[in-house]
Amino acid sequence: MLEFAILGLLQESPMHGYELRKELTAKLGAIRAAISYGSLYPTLRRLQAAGWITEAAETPATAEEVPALTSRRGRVVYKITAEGKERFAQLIAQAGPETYDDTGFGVHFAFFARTDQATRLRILEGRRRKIEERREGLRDVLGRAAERLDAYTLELQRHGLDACEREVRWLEELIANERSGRAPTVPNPGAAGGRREDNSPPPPGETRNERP
Amino acid sequence: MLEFAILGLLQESPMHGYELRKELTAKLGAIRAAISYGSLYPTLRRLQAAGWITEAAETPATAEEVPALTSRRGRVVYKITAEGKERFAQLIAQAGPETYDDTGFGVHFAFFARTDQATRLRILEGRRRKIEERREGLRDVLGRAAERLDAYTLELQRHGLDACEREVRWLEELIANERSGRAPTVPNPGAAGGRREDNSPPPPGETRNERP
DNA sequence: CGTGCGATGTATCGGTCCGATACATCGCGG
DNA sequence: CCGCGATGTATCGGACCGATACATCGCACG
Repeated sequence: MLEFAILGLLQESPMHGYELRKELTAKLGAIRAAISYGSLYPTLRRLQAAGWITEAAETPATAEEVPALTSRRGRVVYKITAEGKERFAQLIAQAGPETYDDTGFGVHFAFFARTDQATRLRILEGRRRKIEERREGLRDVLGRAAERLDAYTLELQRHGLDACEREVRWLEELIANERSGRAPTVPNPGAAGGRREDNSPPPPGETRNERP
Repeated sequence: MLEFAILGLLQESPMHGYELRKELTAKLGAIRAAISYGSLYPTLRRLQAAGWITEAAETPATAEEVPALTSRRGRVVYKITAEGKERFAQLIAQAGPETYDDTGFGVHFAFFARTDQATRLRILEGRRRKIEERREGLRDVLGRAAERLDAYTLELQRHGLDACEREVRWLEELIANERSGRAPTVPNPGAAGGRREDNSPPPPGETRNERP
């Protein structure tokens, strides 16, 4: 999961570890607390060993002649390689069952802008199926085994069931939206509605290697 | 976390591993998928080594004279010890910050029937604070950094923000409920509303070691 | 009658990720 | 001038997962 997220983020721009963590936290804030350095740094090492990222030189643009002053040692900047981009595309393509658990789905969803529509649809439907199963399990417990459980546990199940139903509805909207048309957000005029991304970094690509 | 849940469950009745996993899955179904045996068995070993649980004899009640037929080898039944109960009480008492993350809170909540009211309140408020912080973080991102993120990521944040707001409201109700009166469920006439648990296993205790 | 399959049941191994901890530098306010 | 919070890199032990292996039981189907 972390591997996927790092490769995804580094495609927008090269970064060093600390920065990476901040961006990761901002992008995935909705689904997980914060990436630990205890996972981040070893993973960076692993990705580098695999040849998917490389260390890049500091201060690439505006190469002024201010070299020796406060030499800025430390600050290892990482950059994704061509193999890394391939790896990322491959990880997107093989959306297995682990893609549908809470964390896995969230991370994949966060990079939907780099995922082709067919895969987006596949992931959304896989996730929906998984949540529907969880929902049925909770309904079973609340129905059949309700007497065996204390009131607090039942309340917890109810709250969980509610969250499941809500997520299924959310997914339904996203799926419908995805099928007809391409707008990412649900029809919600007012906030940041139909605006496309107007930022510079990558010419996104949107559809990657789709067959006609 | 697993340690806590196992000690909590074994207080209701002795069980073997497989059964334990099923009960765990039923009780915690709302918050996590299913406990892996890769965590369960090592943890059982650890708890046994610490003296908090022991192996118990098979078929304790209804000791018929059907011994040698299908000897039922395997099936290690575990039973909590007095030290184990102390340990559980101690784990409840020291509700630290890790008690407020998603999993930790859920597990603690599932055993609120064995937790005194003061601690219940403390945990609920700690959780609320944590969720409020997450909510503020998401609002910040959706407000200030919205242009930097693509529409899918924003949609994810919106969904997460919605879940936060909903959970805060849920916690508010539970806290209010906890403060005045003792009913575990929110005032919801209709389903399994005011019914107390009417089952046999443990004479619950409800308030454990509360000081007047 | 047998046989095969799904549920029950115990167990290990490698790998991912977390939480605590350590340490060093930079800029700024008191 | 000094301390403190933000920035920044790094390691270690431990918790938990997913895959895998293996053995038994009951029963349905041929």
